[in-house]
Amino acid sequence: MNTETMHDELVAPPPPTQKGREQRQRIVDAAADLVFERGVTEVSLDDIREATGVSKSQLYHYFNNKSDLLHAVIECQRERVLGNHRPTFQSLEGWDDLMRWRDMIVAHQAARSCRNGCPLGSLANGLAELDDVARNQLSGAFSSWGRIIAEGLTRMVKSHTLRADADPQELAVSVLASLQGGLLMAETARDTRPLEIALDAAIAHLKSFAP
Amino acid sequence: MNTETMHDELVAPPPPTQKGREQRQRIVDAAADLVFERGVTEVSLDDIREATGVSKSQLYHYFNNKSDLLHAVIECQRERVLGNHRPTFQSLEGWDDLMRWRDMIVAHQAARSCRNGCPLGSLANGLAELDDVARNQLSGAFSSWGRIIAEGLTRMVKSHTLRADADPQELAVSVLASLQGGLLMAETARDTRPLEIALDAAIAHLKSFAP
DNA sequence: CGGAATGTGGACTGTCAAGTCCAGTAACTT
DNA sequence: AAGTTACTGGACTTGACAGTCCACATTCCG
Repeated sequence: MNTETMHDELVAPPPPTQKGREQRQRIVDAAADLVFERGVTEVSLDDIREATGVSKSQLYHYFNNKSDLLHAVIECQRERVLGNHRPTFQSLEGWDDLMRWRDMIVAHQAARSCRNGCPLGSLANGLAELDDVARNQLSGAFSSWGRIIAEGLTRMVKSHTLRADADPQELAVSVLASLQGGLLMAETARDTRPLEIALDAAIAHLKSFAP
Repeated sequence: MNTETMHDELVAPPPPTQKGREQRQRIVDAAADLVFERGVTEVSLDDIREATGVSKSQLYHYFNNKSDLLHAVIECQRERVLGNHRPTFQSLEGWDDLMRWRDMIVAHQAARSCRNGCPLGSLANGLAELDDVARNQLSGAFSSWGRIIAEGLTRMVKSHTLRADADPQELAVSVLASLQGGLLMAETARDTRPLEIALDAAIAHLKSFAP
């Protein structure tokens, strides 16, 4: 806890040079996988080292410390998750698209036997009270996610699939909350049923704004 | 990991005698508080020892090991949470009661500056992939919680505040999912707004089953 | 081609946590 | 009151993990 530690706040050393960036990315990717599978608190730097075949000092070469790396992991998961959902909502036309989205999520969880919930959700739960930088990152990630959903809903308003008095932003938040809650309950019960019910209810609520 | 460890599965030694039970309860209560405030993974036995003014061997006298104690903590939180929500749903008559319930939850989170989400939710997130006994306990706790809500909704069906085609069990799950998701997002954003939106949406969905 | 900057390996340290041990004290029983 | 059982204190062991250090390699550039 000397003054050196202050450097933690400098989010990361500027990107190194060339292939160093690839190495760094490989570390972040592997770390993201491990963290997702085992939970934030259950992954040690040695685990990451082992999974990437990289040595301890490399980790400290690319990252100031563990939370610095974790912040990179959050960014990584943010990109992954938003990347998964963006296509649906960028071309969202009608209810069929939403149902396909629902089915995709349910099938995805079923394929994992409901192991692990939402990558961002569990990070949020594990870090919100522990690391304020992480909390803000995750808060931002949820906002972006909500914005993506809201954009899709706005398109539905414009095409008169939703009434004009529907508030896309609020509806997006309610959908996201149902998804998060449904994922948590499905994970806990090891059963997709709660997730299905939650998503169906969220979509039914959207439908109540149909003209 | 010798054969001795097998005894972990025997949920706990039978209740000791008399005031030992009080001591045990005091430990569980303090542990539940700590775990709630800091998160499961951030509480050591020494922390609990210090908070209760009890010595190491006492902990191991009352509990086989840490997860054994954690299981007791889960039971404790289950009782606390269900105890908080049962009154509302046991005497649930109409929409006003539900709005009061919503306001109560929001006010409660606001009073804590949205620090910490649902005690059961964060336990679930932290332990689901780590401890199968805990996961089953928490799954049971969510089921009970859902049943309590469903009982209230059943009363609303009987009094024709809800239509007969409303499925109280499913609706209860959707309400619970919205609550969990809303709490998580509120905790992450340090803002009650997402929680309010999620609960309002859940109640609006219930209202769509009004006659 | 030579030397600075950048990147890499792995041994080492300090801390902290779970779980053990055993010696001691209170309480209960007849 | 004696002896058995129930409970208590805290020192100790073991292992894991974050973070440091320094010697070695590679690349880059005059």
